Parts: sequence; structure tokens; C-alpha cells
Amino acid sequence: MIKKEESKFILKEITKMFPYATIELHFQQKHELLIAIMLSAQTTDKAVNKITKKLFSDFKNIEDYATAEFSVLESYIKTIGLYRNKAKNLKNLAIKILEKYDGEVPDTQKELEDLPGVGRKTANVFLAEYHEIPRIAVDTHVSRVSIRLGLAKIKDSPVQVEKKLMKIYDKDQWITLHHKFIHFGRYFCKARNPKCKECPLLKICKMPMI
DNA sequence: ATCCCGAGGG
DNA sequence: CCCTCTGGAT
Repeated sequence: MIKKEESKFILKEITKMFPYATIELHFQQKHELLIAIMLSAQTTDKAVNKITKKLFSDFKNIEDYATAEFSVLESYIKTIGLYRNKAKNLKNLAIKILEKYDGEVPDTQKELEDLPGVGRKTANVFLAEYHEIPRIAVDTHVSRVSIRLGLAKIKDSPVQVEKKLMKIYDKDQWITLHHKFIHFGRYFCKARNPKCKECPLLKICKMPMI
């Protein structure tokens, strides 16, 4: 099977498995989405949703975060990993948005990535989710799945994986592809104990673990 | 290359 | 017990 057909087959099968895959973070406002994504680094969406319920209830706007004590923010997010860094990023991100953007979350990739705790992956997720701008955010799941299925190489950096996926798939597929790959990676093609025996992609998989 | 860092799964 | 979780900054 040639590469082009294989990549189509991959997306088709994953789509069958997760047709309605979408973001699982809970949020209402624009800044809440950005904060939720930033907090989700190296942890699960469930863990983030658990703490943002009270966080978003007590902190209504950017100014609330900007004026909060680090220790107070830490107490809210204590149960997710990396909480000290994240509390610091949360406050400093709010201060920067307040001072530089008059309290409004900026809209460009560069401005977003310039915020504390916001890198390429977080910015991509935000742009795709909030503005529906075609992006493929490459995280640990997308990266692992792409490598196992032969869409990328083991030594590829997240940016390289992103570029390869963008070259393989059409722009109008990027946003949904991201969610489908994420779900496939999290619930099926897991880092540990992937469900290879039940996988419809087993025959084209480059790294089956049977 | 290394640190951050608790919860949950297996 | 051990590993991994939608990374980012230094």
C-alpha cells in the first residue's frame, strides 16, 4: 500500500472509532479556555476540569488572577501536577494580558506564545478551538500515534511531526484530525498497553506491540 | 538535557 | 510498585 492511500486509511479508520471526538476541557469564557489548556500540560482533562470548576467560579476575570497571591492560586490547582510552575504562569499570564492587552486575550500565534506558560502546543489548541483556525497541535498522543503509524519518525520533534501531518492531510481536516488522534492515542493506542489486538490499523502499524 | 509534580491506571 | 498524563521554561 502506498503512503497516500495508507494515510487516508488511517484517518478513515480512526474517524470510525471516534467520529465525534472533541475537546473535553470545561470552559465558558475565552480566557477560561486559554487557562484550562495551559493547566492541562502533563495531566488529564478530567483532573483540570475538577479544579477549574471552583477556580472559574471564584475568579471571574483576568484581573482576579493578576491580583491573586501565588499561594492562593496554588491551593486551587494543587491536585494537578506541576502546580507551582502553573500557579506562577497563571498569575504572570494574567498580569501580562492585563498590562499589554488591556485584559483581553490576544489572538495571534506570536502573542499567545509570548505569554507565560503558553507554548506552540497550547497556542495551537487555542487558535483551533476558539477561532477555528486550522492547526494541528502536537502533544504526546499525536506524536506517539503518528510515529507508530508511520506518519512520522521516532526522532521527529513535535514541530516536525506537525509539519508532516499538515503536508499529508488537507487543511479542512486539521482541527477534527487533532481531536480524533488525541482520542485514539488516549483511549486506544495508549503509551502503555495499547489495544493492538483489536486495532483496525494493526496491518499497517509500524510498531505493533503484540 | 533537566526540572517541575500529584493523581490515576495497571 | 512503576509509568504516564493534550508541555514549557531554563
